[in-house]
Amino acid sequence: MVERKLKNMEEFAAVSGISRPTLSKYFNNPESVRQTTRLRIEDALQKYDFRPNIFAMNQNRKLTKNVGIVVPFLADPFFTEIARKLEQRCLEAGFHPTLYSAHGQQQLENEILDSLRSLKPAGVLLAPLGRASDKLSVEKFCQDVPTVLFDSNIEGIGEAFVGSDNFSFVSQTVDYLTRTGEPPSFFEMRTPANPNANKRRAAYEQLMAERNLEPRILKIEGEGWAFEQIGRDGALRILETGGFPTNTVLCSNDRLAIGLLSACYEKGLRVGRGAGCALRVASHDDHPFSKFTCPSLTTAAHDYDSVSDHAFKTLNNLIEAGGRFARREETVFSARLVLRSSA
Amino acid sequence: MVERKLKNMEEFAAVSGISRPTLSKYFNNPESVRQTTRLRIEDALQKYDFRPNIFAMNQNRKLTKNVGIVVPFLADPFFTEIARKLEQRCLEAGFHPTLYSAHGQQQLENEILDSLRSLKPAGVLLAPLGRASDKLSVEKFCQDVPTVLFDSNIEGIGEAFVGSDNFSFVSQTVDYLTRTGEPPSFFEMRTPANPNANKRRAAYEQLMAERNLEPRILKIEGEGWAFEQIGRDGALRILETGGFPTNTVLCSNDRLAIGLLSACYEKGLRVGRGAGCALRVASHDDHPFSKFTCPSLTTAAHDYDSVSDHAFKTLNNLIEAGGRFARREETVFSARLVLRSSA
DNA sequence: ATAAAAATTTTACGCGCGTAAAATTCTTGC
DNA sequence: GCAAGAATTTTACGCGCGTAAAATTTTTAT
Repeated sequence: MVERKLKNMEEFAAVSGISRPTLSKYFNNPESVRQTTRLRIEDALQKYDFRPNIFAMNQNRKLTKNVGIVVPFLADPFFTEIARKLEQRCLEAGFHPTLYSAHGQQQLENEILDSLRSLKPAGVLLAPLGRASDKLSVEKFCQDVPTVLFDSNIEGIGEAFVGSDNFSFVSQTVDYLTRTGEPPSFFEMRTPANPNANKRRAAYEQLMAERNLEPRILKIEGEGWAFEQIGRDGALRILETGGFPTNTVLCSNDRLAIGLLSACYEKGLRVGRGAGCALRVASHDDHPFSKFTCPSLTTAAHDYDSVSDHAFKTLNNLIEAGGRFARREETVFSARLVLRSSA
Repeated sequence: MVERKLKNMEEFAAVSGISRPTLSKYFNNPESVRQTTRLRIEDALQKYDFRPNIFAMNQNRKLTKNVGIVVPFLADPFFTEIARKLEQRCLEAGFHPTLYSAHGQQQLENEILDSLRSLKPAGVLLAPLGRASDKLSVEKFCQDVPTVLFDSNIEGIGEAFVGSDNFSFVSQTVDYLTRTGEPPSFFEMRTPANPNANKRRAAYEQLMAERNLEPRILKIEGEGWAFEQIGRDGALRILETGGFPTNTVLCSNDRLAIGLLSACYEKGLRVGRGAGCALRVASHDDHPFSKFTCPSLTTAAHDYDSVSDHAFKTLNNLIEAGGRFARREETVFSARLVLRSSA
């Protein structure tokens, strides 16, 4: 790395003694050139400071190495965590991931998809907003760009969906809770942001019915993605107007549960499964912070690794298949029950 | 929007009746063309579906509209939150922000800066890893790309720094705690990831000295960015070996405090300022979750809005000044004490 | 050793847009 | 209505690289 910064591939061709078209091939795919020339090129790259101009590269390539990762709400550590894993897989595979968050806003989601389109990405991993998504825009996008949906499914849109099996989440928590104590009531938002919430409620209803138990659904008010605040406010209202109908509460997701726990703490209601506890609380997701709540949260955990692995692999297959699958793939992974102190 | 998708600016020039160079000027800066032609262009944009090729645009422009936002650890909601605000400011000003996280790894930080360089960004907002940063790489980067550091300062590197006044954080918490009870001991990591932590410890020592009080610093073990876990483990060890030396603990940051609170809860140690409480706990940052801890956390809050506003404005000024300031600017904002239940 | 196959080099053009310079048209103030 | 000034159009070239086709070299297999 003694020489000056080289201006373009032409100059690098001159000093390295390799023709420009071969260099072009190499930068497009290092394995597409003969091993000996590859080594010559990589030797030269050590000696000379050259990186191809990324804009010129992408200008006429039909397929870039860009991959978009879009999540609905990055301030939710669940998405930060899964985005991190996806990003890592992309990097390992030689793609250029770019992370976007819709921050809960439909307009932003549309704008992200719009600008992603002009980046000519090889593929996109999209966790849509869900209820707030502009379905037509998303659908149109997926027709233009090879897209794998994750976390939140929209029927028929995208070439594949990878997520979690909501029924297995609720089945494991309901099973555990009913086996070890009073059957739970179900704590959720009246108008959830996300279709997973609806599936979880449906699962709860079905599972209670199978057990000949009366389902009790506590629908709390609130809009948006500030789930902790909504859960807290909802729980405070319940506690101030007679309390919970059961001594066991199952929350639709961990972030609501975090809010609920904070309300219980404030009201002096002791949560846990031990003696002296007034309430058992369980939940779903295994949010990165649920280990540190007071008490620590019993929850059904996403298989983060499997979801992110499989989502990326699916996208990779999709790209190699030319952007289309013969038929839409749907893969969901089961939850794993994590017993902690709250129930 | 009835017509077909136009292939390039040439075609759009043909159908709109505007010359291509004028269109080029318009897309570069809509205000640089006459009002009447601007309206004609925007009318045509309604009728025809055309967006300039972003790669071709950036290829020869010395200055793109790209802005990089780099944070050290996106899974920390503090950074997610401030990144969101920065992103929003950039979008409002017509820039194209891209968010990157080093995920706590030096190598990743270097790779991010490397690939950012080839995106020819107009400017970069960089919150460096801190101790783990490869200072030489960061410095070299800042020489090539107009960069404003935020959150974590590296002396002399970048054209400006915008952050929080660590002394004001500690001064307010120490002042409050000593005024209302026993002086605090200081709970921190032995080898903090971030220079802010060192400044906070120094402030604590100075403030205690000014009051003729004995500083008590509890240094806990642990590497990396899993602060909650580190705080929890450290607190558990302390609780299992004699307990805290004072009935008041000031944590270096909220994430450590979250871990500490979870340890206290588990050990049955009641935290708060009321009667029957064994420990008061306060902290710094006003982490987005500190409102929902049990008990809710008394903390010194970052002025998120001012920091993000001013960081963006500084970058904007820097860009308009051609990428260099006559002298490096440093701006820090004071904390605001947020009294909650933990102290 | 030799022919066939594979990889590389040479040559040449195109991508979509930035941008400079000169010619033309439009706006503005008087 | 007119001249000066401003904006636009015309013309033309360049950016850095992708890529196609033909010529050449290298490798592989017989």
